[in-house]
Amino acid sequence: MRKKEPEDTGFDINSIPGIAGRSPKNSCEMPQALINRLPVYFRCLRDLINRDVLKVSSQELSDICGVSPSQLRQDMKYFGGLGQRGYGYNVMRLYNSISETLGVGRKYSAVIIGAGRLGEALYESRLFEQRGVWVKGVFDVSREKTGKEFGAVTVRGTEELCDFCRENRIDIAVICFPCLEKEEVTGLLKDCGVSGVWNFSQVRLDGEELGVPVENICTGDSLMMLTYEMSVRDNRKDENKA
Amino acid sequence: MRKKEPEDTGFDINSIPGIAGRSPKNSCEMPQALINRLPVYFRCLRDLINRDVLKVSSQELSDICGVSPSQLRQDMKYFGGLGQRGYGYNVMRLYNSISETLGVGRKYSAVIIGAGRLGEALYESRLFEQRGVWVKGVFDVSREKTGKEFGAVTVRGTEELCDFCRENRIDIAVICFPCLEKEEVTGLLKDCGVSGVWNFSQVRLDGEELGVPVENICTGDSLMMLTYEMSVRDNRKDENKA
DNA sequence: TAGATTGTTAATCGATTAACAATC
DNA sequence: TAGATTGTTAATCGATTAACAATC
Repeated sequence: MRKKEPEDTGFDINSIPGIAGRSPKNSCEMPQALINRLPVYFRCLRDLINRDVLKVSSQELSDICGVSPSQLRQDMKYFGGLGQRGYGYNVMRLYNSISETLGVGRKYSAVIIGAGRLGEALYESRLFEQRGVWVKGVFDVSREKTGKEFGAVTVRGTEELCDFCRENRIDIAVICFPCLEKEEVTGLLKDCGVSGVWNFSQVRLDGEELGVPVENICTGDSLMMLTYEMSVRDNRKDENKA
Repeated sequence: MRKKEPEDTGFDINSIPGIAGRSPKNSCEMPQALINRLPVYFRCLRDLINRDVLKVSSQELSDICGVSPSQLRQDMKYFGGLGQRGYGYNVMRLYNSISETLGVGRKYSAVIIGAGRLGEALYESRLFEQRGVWVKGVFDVSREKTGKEFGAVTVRGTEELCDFCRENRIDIAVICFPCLEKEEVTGLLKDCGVSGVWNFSQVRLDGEELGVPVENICTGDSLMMLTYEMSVRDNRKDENKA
């Protein structure tokens, strides 16, 4: 995990003039904390555009996004001087820059696997189109579900999944069936050639193991964070009574 | 935001013997980073219990949870000496301690508002019961949905929501309808007396504004993080080609 | 006892904040 | 020009890691 062993070389590269400071690491590498904030900036800037706002100051935008003005300006550095001193930021240019970083506009394609209530709710939501992702197919293991019409697509059996993904160059598999073992997913996706997995099942998937990026939607963890906060407040009340 | 203004008092409280170090802040106050890991520990320990594992070392548990052994031991301090040197941790005691902190066992009650596909999917999932939350009612604005049977409960109209919550001392409101303005939620929950909100709608809610803890499920943000990671890898590939 | 593993300290790393000079 | 607001530096804060003494 460590990047530098302070004792194992006799000199410090930063002490050499001309090398020091030129590229402290890779100047393009964004800190993880900023990456986690990108979707928030994306959402808030989109709202500003919908309200026809053309310019925004770090103070205003930071209020909307729930970060400090200082932090916002620190973050915006990575999008290359889109601000103007004395004026603020051009909303549209900032939005475009952040969208590009997030891969909106790359037109990724997806299939939903699992045609239950969750799969249907997702299919009908605006989630995908708003973010430049195109759902090209829906699949299910169950014979009862296959053939069913889902908006513009027909639910197919999972035995067709691999061929469909390869023929249509599908990028993302959305896991919407209640799976019990992660091997179920590994088996299903083997040979499909997708380059990303969006996982709504109860089993946490590991991107390292699958070899492609994975995002897990951990609703259970979220519910626990809620009961934690509620419990902290309840404990405080109990203490005040005693 | 700042906790301390270094220049505005003439002395440093930590320099006074007997006060310094006794309670650096509140010794019970857990760091935020640890709080965010609690649901992970909860889930992993539950899995160990289901597999009848009785003891676990910091090395083993940290592997399972995806943290470093050092970090895990640092975290476990807050649960008060549940480890034994040369042996490890008692799985059940650790699980109980973390569960209690998370508020499992407080038996919170909830209502689901919105009887669409998402609401139905949530109602039928094991999410709530596994975490000690009891769903006592389902509500919807639509006349078409009210009266429908949802497992053991009947869908009620939202006009009954407030009375129901008060009569049944409901703790949590689960927002499952596609709302466009946060005022819709504020209006609906006013006078319901719930002490927590679990929000699946597209509009982000703010706990400060509502006066109770809120957890937002931001599926859109998650999808953006996935396309970000995919895009980073695609960019790398493109560079290698060029 | 000897081996194993925790609890704890100090060092390091990364993220945030404050402040102000640069400049539109 | 004068006022406003960014870009950037240095200080601070909080989280993580390494290492080892304490002890089961």
